[in-house]
Amino acid sequence: MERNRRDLILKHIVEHFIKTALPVGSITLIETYQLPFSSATIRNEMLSLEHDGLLEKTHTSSGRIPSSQGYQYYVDHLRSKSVDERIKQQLQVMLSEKTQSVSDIIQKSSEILSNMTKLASVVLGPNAQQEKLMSIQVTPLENNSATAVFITDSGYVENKTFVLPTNIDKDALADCMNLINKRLKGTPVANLSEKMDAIRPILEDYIVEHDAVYQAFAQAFINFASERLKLYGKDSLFNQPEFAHDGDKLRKILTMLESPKLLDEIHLNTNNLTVNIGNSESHQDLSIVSSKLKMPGEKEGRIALVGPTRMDYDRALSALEYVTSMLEKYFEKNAEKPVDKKEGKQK
Amino acid sequence: MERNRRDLILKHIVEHFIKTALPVGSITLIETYQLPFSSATIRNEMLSLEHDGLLEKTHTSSGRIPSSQGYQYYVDHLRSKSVDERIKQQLQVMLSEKTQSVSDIIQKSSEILSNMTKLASVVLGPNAQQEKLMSIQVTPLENNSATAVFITDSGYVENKTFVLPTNIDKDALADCMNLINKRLKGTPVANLSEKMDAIRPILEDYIVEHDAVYQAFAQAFINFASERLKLYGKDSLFNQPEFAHDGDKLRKILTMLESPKLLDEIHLNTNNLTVNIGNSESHQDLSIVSSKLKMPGEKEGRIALVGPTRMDYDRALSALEYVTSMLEKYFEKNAEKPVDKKEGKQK
DNA sequence: TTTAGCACTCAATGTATTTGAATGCTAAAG
DNA sequence: CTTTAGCATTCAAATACATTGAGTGCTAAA
Repeated sequence: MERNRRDLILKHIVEHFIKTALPVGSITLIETYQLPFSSATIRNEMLSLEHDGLLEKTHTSSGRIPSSQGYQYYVDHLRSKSVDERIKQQLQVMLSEKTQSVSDIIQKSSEILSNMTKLASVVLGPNAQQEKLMSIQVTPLENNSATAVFITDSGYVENKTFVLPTNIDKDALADCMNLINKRLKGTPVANLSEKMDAIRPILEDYIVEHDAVYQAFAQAFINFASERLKLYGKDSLFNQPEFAHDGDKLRKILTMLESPKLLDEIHLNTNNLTVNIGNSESHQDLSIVSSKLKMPGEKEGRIALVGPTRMDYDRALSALEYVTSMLEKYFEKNAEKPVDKKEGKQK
Repeated sequence: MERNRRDLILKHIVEHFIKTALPVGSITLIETYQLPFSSATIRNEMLSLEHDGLLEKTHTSSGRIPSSQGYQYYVDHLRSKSVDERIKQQLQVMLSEKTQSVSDIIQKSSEILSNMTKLASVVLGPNAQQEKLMSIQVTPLENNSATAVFITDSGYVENKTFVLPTNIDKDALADCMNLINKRLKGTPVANLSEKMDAIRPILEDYIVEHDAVYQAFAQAFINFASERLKLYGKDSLFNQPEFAHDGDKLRKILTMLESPKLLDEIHLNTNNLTVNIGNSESHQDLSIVSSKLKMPGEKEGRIALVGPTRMDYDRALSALEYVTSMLEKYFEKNAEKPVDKKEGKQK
């Protein structure tokens, strides 16, 4: 019973603070939650919780607010794990649509998450490095330029438009591309840069001023290597009350969201489900909740929800957990069907 | 002399207010600009300027701030039209790089503009409707899906990944695509949707479950029709002092920037250079400075700078004017070279 | 026409004062 | 030994009030 009361009080404090953003006092607590203890008892417990580093005070005679550790304890032991029915519904409706690509589905899931939690949602696609190049196509345009399109095995498309040497022979270009395609098809993106040297002689044979083409390819390969990150629902954060009158803080957070540090932070997590409560130097006042997502073809990505330290962890975690598990189930189910894995043409 | 003094005072007021964001008073004015008039004279002029609707007061005994009309008059008659040397330099360096595509150049120009003016920069590409489809390519991927890539004559790439019917014949798909390519090549994007009906029979002939492919194409064509808009340097706005302590306003502006109303606003302008000072209902406290940009191939786009009503119009306009005129010169110069316009292959 | 002078206005700033939700501690009750 | 009532105490936030100072408009003289 003892331990129970302690936990109960902590739980109420965390949840009340999450709702109101105001320090919680002993009397408020017993009144709003009809607790069968006196304010003095609550105060005693609070004192003890503070000693253990789970609660904090903003000033000597203020109510208590949860510390990072307090949130962590809440997340680990106290939260209710209830999933909002609306999320279940929305996800189900979305998944019932046919012929959606994997990236369509993930994007829409992320938008649902962001909408329902009022947090920013970050999708970290599988590292492009692991993917294999499926095809390179060069299409000549007007104005002596051309567009090169690169596609990986999971349907990621990178393109680069460049200026063609004026004296180029379009047939030669096509032949050349066929050759290069054969040479590069199946190469992991990570190794593309190395293989550039092998391409050069081919280009030289077919195209006099081959440098422009070479440069364009090199540039495209660099783009490939960069992270594949998508950010949704950044605007949701605007509605968080903490930022209403503090433009400075909002500004910091928004720039944070664009910064690569955030990426690193999410990257570091390899666990299934992690909670990163605003204590790291890179993100003061910012918490990151992220979950691993197994995608078709042995690929792995992460979906993360980012918001103020005072976020509704129960809601966010439950939603995230539910969505990723449903997606994985969906991917598995749809992976049973495929007939040809690598057999190629089937006539 | 009379008119001159009036203008001089207005110019100083506008420029001083742009710098300080504080209402400007008569004494401040003579002191900081060493004007050879007494404060009373200034006050008389101010009164007259206020009567004419060029100045405003925040309260009965406050200094003056420019009204929308005041800004407009300043922009039309008073600004110095001086171009920051750093912009000239940066643009020159950027343009001296070789083998850049048109969109690369415009993107980099826009970033330079945003950096130098500390305003958000919006690029409105030429309306996709005018462009012609150059090529459709479908690349089968693993996991029985495929990616369709669509390229227009100016190198704009749209792609859509979709789930393939499991029983599809890849050779048939390739043949089918060849046919469709021949049929659609050169079609203006605006007419693609109509032509979908003509495609359907072809698909039916080659692919049993053709609906998935049909849907994917339809979706891609819809995407084509949507605006081609790019936003750069949104973060620059954070550094504007007006928003430092007013999160609410910043929030409004950021959402505004994502909203389609802004687009319409820019769209409406067909003039070479237009200034839209925060008076329209759609953007209170927001000004838009935009310029037409002639691009290669008879295409037309617009570049706009968006910021608070109290922005440095001289700086913004001068920079924008300079950049667009330099870009047009650059495009013209590089358009002389091309040998083949429509002759096709040259062996 | 311009300017000096003056009474007046009002946001912004500073200074007490009050209020009230909280605390910790002590001593009595369970 | 745990819980609670009671009480002095703390401190942010609210309220009220006075002061300041940059500004104005107006009038009358230069």
